Parts: sequence; structure tokens; C-alpha cells
Amino acid sequence: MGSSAKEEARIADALCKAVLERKLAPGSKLPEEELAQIFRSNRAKIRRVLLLLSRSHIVTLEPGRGAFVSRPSPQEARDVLASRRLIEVSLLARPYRQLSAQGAERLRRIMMQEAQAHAAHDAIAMIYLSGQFHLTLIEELGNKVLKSITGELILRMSLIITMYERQNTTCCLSSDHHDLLELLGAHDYAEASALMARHLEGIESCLDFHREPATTTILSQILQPLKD
Amino acid sequence: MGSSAKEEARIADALCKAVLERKLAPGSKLPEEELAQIFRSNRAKIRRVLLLLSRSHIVTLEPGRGAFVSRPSPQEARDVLASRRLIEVSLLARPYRQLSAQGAERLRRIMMQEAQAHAAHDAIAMIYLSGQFHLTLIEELGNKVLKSITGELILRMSLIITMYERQNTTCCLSSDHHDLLELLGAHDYAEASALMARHLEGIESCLDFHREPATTTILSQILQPLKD
DNA sequence: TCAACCATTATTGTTTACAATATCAAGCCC
DNA sequence: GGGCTTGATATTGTAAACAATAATGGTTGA
Repeated sequence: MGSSAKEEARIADALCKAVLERKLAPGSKLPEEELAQIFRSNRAKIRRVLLLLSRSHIVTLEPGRGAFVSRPSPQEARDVLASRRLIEVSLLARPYRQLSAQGAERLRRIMMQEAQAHAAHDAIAMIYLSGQFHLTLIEELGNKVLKSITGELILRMSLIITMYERQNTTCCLSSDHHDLLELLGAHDYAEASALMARHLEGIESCLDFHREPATTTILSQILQPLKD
Repeated sequence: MGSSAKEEARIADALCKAVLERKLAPGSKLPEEELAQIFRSNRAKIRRVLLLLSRSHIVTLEPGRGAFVSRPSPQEARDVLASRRLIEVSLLARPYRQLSAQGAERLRRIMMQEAQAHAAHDAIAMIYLSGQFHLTLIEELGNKVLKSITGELILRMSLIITMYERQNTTCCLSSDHHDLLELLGAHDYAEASALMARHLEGIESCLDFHREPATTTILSQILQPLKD
């Protein structure tokens, strides 16, 4: 059975989800044996997953020392942010196609879930849904390749925000998503693009690259609930 | 010694180079044992390389059947082309920084090599240098993340062109690179961006997605000279 | 008391052999 | 004769044992 790829995808997704939800802090060690136990897998599969994640810059492999959750440098962080800005802002300014009725509906549905998560003070759900909103937008106005590229950038942004976020800041204004959808419904892409630029700059303004955070974080209880 | 990563990078680079130079046709089978012999390596390393290349969409792993050079579908091809166009055209329109004197010098050097390759009718060198020109441009006006993203897209474009190129067409007008550099030297980014759009559209117009090409290609003699 | 050194332990990296699967060819039935 | 089944072969996939390396802790000597 070719279920091995599926199982590895499951493990990789669980790790990515943990990164996305800010549970796995940058710098955390990822011991192979321990991960194998947590996911009821074996070292070989874990090893392949870590190799793939290292290619996505989510994990850093240090030869002889093992795998760690990546700690993007300030420069890398700036580059990731700027790249994402370029893609999303430019796509909105000149989308490959108009936003369809179904597309608008998909986005509206996500936005409503965001509102629910906001009301429930579910920060984790809000982070996830915010990403989904952006990715769906890109898929609707752009294509799957851009979506996959941006998906990786969003994942890296999670690490960046975890490392460099200022205290007492409330990032990710979900009200922007509402306004964005309204502009897109009116096919005012120029204004939507400008709003997206402000939206992303808003996120960036919450970051402070001067403080070198001591994100030595630990693991097993945090990952334990992921195994199912 | 941590030389294993280096060796795997060497093998991956050789395979990518072969794809770039259109020597490895899409659909070609990549048997692990044979690759191990060609590169004087072992199956385990080859296996890791193929896994990584599959993540870059250069190689497709079919469970139980092995690794093949990817055959991008017409839809994937269109998406890759459009994504690259978005990134390069947008970056030129609003670069992160002005083109520096050193940057212009780097580009000029590549362009001169292109002219030499053109004079020598060295098609392979021309393909490689054209890619280098675009990547250097992105690094100078943008950043390393965008460069790496575009590098992967260019690699995928090689597969696409191999599969869908019309007969008797001369793609990649190197004269465009000359004009581009001139516009950038004058800091006329709007015009440079427009030229880049035409340049990339020119490449796309050489493609024909209707013909399903029988690119069942073979391997060992083609890869043999790569082993050194 | 602290620092350097050495032995121990744990973790990673590699190789090997083995199991599973797909491919191919011949034979057989229709 | 064509297509299907069946066995042989080759290739991929997996597991386990082994080797190498880095982290750990304790000892020794100043």
C-alpha cells in the first residue's frame, strides 16, 4: 500500500499546524525517536518528514546534531514579508480573473468563521482562518502555484511572528478582511490592493527585529495532543 | 563528516542542470540503483535527493513505481508561467531598491557571456545564462527569497518548454536583456516592467499546449558525463 | 571551588539485508 | 491470434542492526 506517503503527510501537517498555532517555538529540538513515538511511527518516516520540512525552511537540520524548528534571521524575516507583500498586493492589483460568485461565497464563509473565533477569543482558530482567507483569495484570483508558494511564506511568517512579535499587540485585524471582500465584490481591485498593502504592513509594524528572543521551547506535552 | 549533504547537493544540482539543459526529458524514469552507480553514490542518498526534488516538482514519485522526471500538465504550466510573470513584472515595476552600480555590472557581465554563447551557437549555455540573468536581476532589485522562488519556477519552466515548445521557434530573445539593462540603468522601471512582460509573453507564445508530446526519453549516456 | 578532561550515554547517520510490489515474458485458454 | 493468467525478475520500500558523533556527567587536579 502506498499509505506511507499519506502517513508522512499527516505527520508533516501536524508539525506545520503546531508551527502555525505558535505551539512549536523556533529553536525547539525535534528528536527523531521522540517524534516517532508521539506519532506512532518510526524513525525512517520521521526522518523523511524532517528532510522535507527543512526544504520548506520550517525545520533546520544541523548535521550530527539533529533537527530544530527554524529560527529565521531578521534579514530572512524581512525578505519573507516583502515577498509575500509583493505577491498578494500585485495579484490583487491585477488579478488573473474577476472574483466569481462562488469565490466570494467561499471567502465570506471563512470570514464568518473568523468572526465566530473572534467572539470566542479563540486566537488559534483566528490565526488559522486568517491564513485560509488569504490562501483562498489567492486561489480565486490567481492560481494553485501562487497559493502553494504563499502557503509556505505564511508558514514561515508564523515563525517570524513568534520570534519577533512585540508584546501587547493585536495583529491581524480581521476587519480588514471584511473591507477587502467588500471592495472585491465591487471589483475595485486598485483599492483592494492598496488595502492589502496596508493590511500586511500592519502586521509588519507589530514586529521588532531588535530583540533576540530566547525561544528555547519544549516539546512533548505540546505535541502529544497532535497524535490523533 | 557532514559531507553527505554536500554530496547530495551535488547530485541534485547535476540533475537540475540536466533538466535545465533539456537533456532529461519529462517522463524519463530515474531508477535509484542506476543513479547511484552514475554518481558513485548509494541508494539511500539518491532516495533523499529524489524526495527533495519531488518537493520542487522536478521529479514525480509514483508509489511502488519509482521516480520520474515530472510532466507538468497544461494547467500547471500556465500557472507556473503566470506566477513567474507576476513576480518578475511586479518587482520591476516597484523594486525594493534601485539597481546599484555593482548590480548593473553583474548583469552586464552575464549579458556579455550570453552574447558569446549566442555567437558560438551554444544553446545550452544560452539557456543557463538567461536564467542567471533573471535570477541576478531579482536578487539585485528584490531579495534572496524571491530569487529562490523564481529559481524553482525557472526550473519548472524548463520542463514546460521541453514538453510544449513549438518546432522551429527561437525563444529567449537575448536582445531583450540588453534593452532591459539599458532601461534599468536609466531607472525607468515602468518601461522595464513593461518590457519584461513582453519578454515573458514572448516565451509563452512559443508554446503550444495542444500537442501531447511523447517525451519518453532515456537516461544513462545522457547522465554519464555528469558524474564528474 | 572551578575548570579541564575523560568515560558514559544518548542521538544521529549509514549500511545491510529483507519484504513487498510492479514489470515483463511465457504459456494457456478462448 | 489475442487476451488473460501465472510465474520469474527486477526495482522499490522498510526495518533493523551497526557505526559515528555529539551531549552528559562525573572525576581529578590545581
